[in-house]
Amino acid sequence: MAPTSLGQLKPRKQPVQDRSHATVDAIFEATVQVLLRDGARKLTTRRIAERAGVSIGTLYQYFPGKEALLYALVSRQLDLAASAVEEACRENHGRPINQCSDTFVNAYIDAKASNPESSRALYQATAGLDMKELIDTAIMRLHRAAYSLLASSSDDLVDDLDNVVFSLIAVVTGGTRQIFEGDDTATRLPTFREQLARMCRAYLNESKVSKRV
Amino acid sequence: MAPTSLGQLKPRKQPVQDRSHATVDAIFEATVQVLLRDGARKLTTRRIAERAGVSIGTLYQYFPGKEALLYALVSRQLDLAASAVEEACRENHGRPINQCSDTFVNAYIDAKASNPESSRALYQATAGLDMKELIDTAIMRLHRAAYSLLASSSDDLVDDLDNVVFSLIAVVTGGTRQIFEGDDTATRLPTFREQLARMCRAYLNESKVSKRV
DNA sequence: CCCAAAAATGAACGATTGTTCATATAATAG
DNA sequence: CTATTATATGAACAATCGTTCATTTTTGGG
Repeated sequence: MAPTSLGQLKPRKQPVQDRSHATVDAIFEATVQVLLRDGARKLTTRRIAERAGVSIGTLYQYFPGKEALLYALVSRQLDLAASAVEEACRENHGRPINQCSDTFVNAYIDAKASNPESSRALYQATAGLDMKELIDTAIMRLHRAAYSLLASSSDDLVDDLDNVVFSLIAVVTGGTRQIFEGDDTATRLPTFREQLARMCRAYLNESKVSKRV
Repeated sequence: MAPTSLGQLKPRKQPVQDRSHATVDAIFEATVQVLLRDGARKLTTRRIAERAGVSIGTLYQYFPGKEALLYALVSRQLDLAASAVEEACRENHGRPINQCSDTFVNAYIDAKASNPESSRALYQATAGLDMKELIDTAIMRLHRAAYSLLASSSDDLVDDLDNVVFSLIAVVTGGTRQIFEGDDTATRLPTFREQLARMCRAYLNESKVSKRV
């Protein structure tokens, strides 16, 4: 969990009054909006503060810098998505392989689709910054959750399950990203979800012990 | 600034001497290196010129601005990859579905893997800039190539082939991106390629007319 | 060798960046 | 109420940004 210098990246002040919570939320929300409207290149602390309706000084009372703000935003979102997937996987242990597959695919897409704007913004925010540790941590959580789910399945899977899960996650997260970064997300997401579910089921069924000589 | 005016984004001067070609190449190469080493946030025209071993003035004799430089770089790379995939698809018309699938997957990954550093840099470069048109064009080329390839297959496919191809491309491009943006690309790419190929084959075989009632 | 064209240079400019800090306002406890 | 802490403000700063352009150096044909 500990990045290089976590002390520099944590919030400067912890809120004790209600209004400061509201301020922090407004800053996060403004960051997402600026990211969506102006893009990562024009994402400045001034613009964020302006859209949030607070002064630039206020922003710097809660975050030691711009990087820390983005770091906190991304961290929050990734944790939310990972937790949702973990819970869904936990609740579906021991089911047939097809159901396990659908569980993972749908849980991940649901998590992203629950706030499409934030998801879009997130992809922009991670660019150009060193969010690798954060992303790696989230992916590891997905990996553990999916591995555990599939290993618990009532169907037997191949022994190189690690590679299967690794590829599955790359495809699900990467494919979903393409949809969210492309046009007509709302229109195309249902179709993609269905096709991705079919694809993952077919792949995992192909990976059963019984299918491999 | 007007991002959509294409005239502003084209090279300012066309090279007539050899050394100027070398200069342009050096600038492109330097852009990739800065992108990889310092990230998109620290990608400045000064830094690019410095690493290319030219003055800042020289950079602005070939490109009207930073955006135009990135636009040209991304455009070149996307065109290269799309052309490679198109050619491979053309050469494999009329084959069985499994071979068509492998053709597309391997052609795309080969194109990206032929210069992993450029591919990595490309993903960073597209962030925060308005490269949507460029990317859409490239994806449309991939779509046409894959559609034509699969439609020509000796096996019959479902009638909603457009949706199948759309999802296939999202998964292949998105999944590959995840591998290139992650750690240990060189180590993990062969495994991912193999698993992705299996996944796409399984998916397309599931999409045959004979399998759907 | 010479000289017009091509290519390269980097000091300089205004705009904008991230960040700080002395000050002002709002909330809360006694 | 008063005193104290929490929160909010925005002018100001140094650094750096993208870009321009008058000038110099290099090139290649005559």
